[in-house]
Formats: sequence, C-alpha cells, structure tokens
Amino acid sequence: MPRGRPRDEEARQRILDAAFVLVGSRPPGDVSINDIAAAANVAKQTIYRWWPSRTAVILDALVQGTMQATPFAETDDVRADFEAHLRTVIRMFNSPSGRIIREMLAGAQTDPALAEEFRERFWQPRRDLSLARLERGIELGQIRADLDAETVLDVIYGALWTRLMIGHQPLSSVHATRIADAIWPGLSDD
Amino acid sequence: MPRGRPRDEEARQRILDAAFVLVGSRPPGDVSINDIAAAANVAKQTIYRWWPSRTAVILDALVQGTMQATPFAETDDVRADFEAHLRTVIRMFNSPSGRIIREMLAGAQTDPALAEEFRERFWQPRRDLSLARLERGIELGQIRADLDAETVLDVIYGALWTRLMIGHQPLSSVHATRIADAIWPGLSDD
DNA sequence: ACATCAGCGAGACTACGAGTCTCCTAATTC
DNA sequence: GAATTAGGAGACTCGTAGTCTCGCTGATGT
Repeated sequence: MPRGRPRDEEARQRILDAAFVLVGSRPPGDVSINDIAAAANVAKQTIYRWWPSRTAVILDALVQGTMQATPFAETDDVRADFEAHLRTVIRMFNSPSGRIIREMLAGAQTDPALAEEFRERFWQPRRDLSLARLERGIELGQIRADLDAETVLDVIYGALWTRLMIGHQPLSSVHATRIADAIWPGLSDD
Repeated sequence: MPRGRPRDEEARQRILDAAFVLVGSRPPGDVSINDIAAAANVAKQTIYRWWPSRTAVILDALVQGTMQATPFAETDDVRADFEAHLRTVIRMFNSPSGRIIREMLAGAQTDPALAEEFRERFWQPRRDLSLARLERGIELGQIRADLDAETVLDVIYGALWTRLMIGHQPLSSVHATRIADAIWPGLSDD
C-alpha cells in the first residue's frame, strides 16, 4: 500500500459518469470542465490530478461507457454478421456515445496526441474485431481474398463515420442493409 | 453606388489568401484571428466587419481556394472517371486544403451553423457532381440501377473522408484503385 | 499518540483567444 | 464641406482550460 490518502475510486467513477452523461446529452461543445466537476461533486483539481486534459477525461468516459455497445456476432453467414454489426454501430452513433465521439473527433483534428489516443483506445480495438471477422470470412470462402483488408473496412464503415461527422443525411438502421446491398456483391467470392 | 467609403476588395482578398496559406501550412488549430489579420496587414475589425466568426473566414478561404481542385472528367468509362476523381480528391486531401477541411470539420462538430454552411457551400456542390456522374453511369448501363445513390456515394467517398479524419492509415493515390477494386464488382451492371 | 504523506473540496488566479468597442483617418456621395 | 461608411491600431470584455494555494481528511510508519 502506498503512503498517503488513497485515491477516491468513487469520485473517479462519478467524474466519468458525469462526463458521459453531460457530454452525451447536451449540445456539442457545451460542457466545460467546471460543469463536469460540479456534476460529479468534485473539485476541478481532483480531475486534473488524474487526467491531463479535458478531452482525456471525456475520452475515458467514452471508452468506459461504450465498451460493450457493438458486439460482433459470429454465425456462419459473414454478410449477416456484418450487417448486424453495422446496425449496432448505427445505434451507438445515434446514442449519447455518438455525440461524445463527435466531440473527440473534433478535438482530434487539432490535437495529435488525442487523435493517437482515440485511435489506440477506441478505434483500433473495434477495427481489430472487424478485421478478424473479415479474415474469417475469407477463410470460409465467403469473401474475396484478393482485396486490401483495410480498404474493405474503410469502405464498409466509412459510410457510417462520414454520415456521423458530416451529417448530410440521417443515419438509421435501414442504412445497414443498404450498405451491404451496395458492397456485398463485390466482396463475395463466387 | 452606395454612400461612404467603398469596401477594399484587395484587403478582402488578402484576408482570404492569408487564411488559406496560414491554416493550410501550420499545425491544425494554431492560427488565431490575430495571426490572419497580421498576415493580411489588416485590422481585426476589418475581418469582423465582413465575416461573423473566425471559422466563417476560413470556410470562405477554403471554398475559394479549392474551387477547381477536383474536376470530374466524363469519358465513356464510368469506373475510370470515378477512379480518376478519387485520385484528385486524395491529392486535395493531402494538400493544404486537407488541413483546412479538417479544421472546418472540427468546428462543425460543435457549431451547427458552421456545419450547415460547410455542407451547403463545400460538400453539396461536389456531392451533386458525383451524383450526376453516378446517374449517368446508370443510364449508360454501367452501374446497377437498384441501389440507393446516396449510399453508393457514401461508400465510395466515405473511405477517403474517414481516413482524412481518423488518420488511421496514410492516404495515397493507390488507394483510389483499391477502393474501386473493392466496390466496382458490386456496382457494375452485368 | 503523533508525524508524515498524498488526496480532496473550494475557490482564487493565470493565460489565451474570440469577439467588441473606441478613436482617428481615408475615401466616397450629395 | 457635411454626411457616411471603411480601414488601422489597439484597448477591452468575457469565457474557459489549466494552475496554485489552503485547510482538511484518511491512510501509513514509528
């Protein structure tokens, strides 16, 4: 046990919860670090003792609050699995998590360190899951083997991410089917 | 002719040029309105007399400086046209315009008015060009007619926009071919 | 018991940038 | 030449991220 008063784990949790709820429910860019501190019943310094910046807290809140939101089922129909996964991602984008992701992306454009952390902690783990499923689909002979895997994933999920960030069209679950309809004939190995 | 001293059109141009050069060449988020005013040899008030906000100036600079950067050739091979267009977009994303777009997207996440203006003045005009080419491809019998056009464009270009914003992988012109390779077999009408 | 150490709440304080205001001068119309 | 609007310079306000200080608290070590 280290010297001194131990960290208050409950306060830590209150901070992350408050960040998630506030940023997820208010107009984007509208939540200051003071707001989070007040909502968590915590002093600002307590936040800065454990996180290096405002965005770092929010990223933590996002990672914690969105950990299990997009599970990847594994049946013997790879297309169906991807379509189902697209639907979970769409639901997640339309939830508070979607707002938080948008804030993180905004920050990432002007803060390379945040961008790196976002990719490492949020983007890449999900990406790896999708990649594994894609490779399994190739093994199963359901997906062409001659394509660049990163590109295939960019194509599949890029449509969603772009709508999230540009907002040129609404994003609903029918979109999952439409994307699969457009892409799958070109991906399938027959 | 209206009363009073006429607007200094040269100053207007200097402001837009300075904004384009500065934002396009410096680390993102590193250009203040004072920097632009100084570089353009202009008083800050002169900027705010004509633009409502910092981001509005930069969006104007982007629109003006990127107007003709992604022309859409029309041959009788629709796939080749799209592939060529993807290459021009990639080149544009890797130019100063790309940095400016990233700043605008960052701002758009927290400023709905900017988001709307970005879509209207930058996104939609290009989108309309792509849409027209896509519909022409359908008429020519080179592209399936049963797909949702917006989704097809999301899929084609979303891969690029996502790489621009996430930065998980570099974006070079070989990517244009890879995207076409992955998508076209599913789009072509045969 | 008591000193020591680190965390906590409260709130003052600093740094910085967006946007406003003021003052004076310049260019144009009536 | 009076009125009007723009431009340059720079002070000013305001809000927020992040720092600092202070008195207090909950642990450990002797």
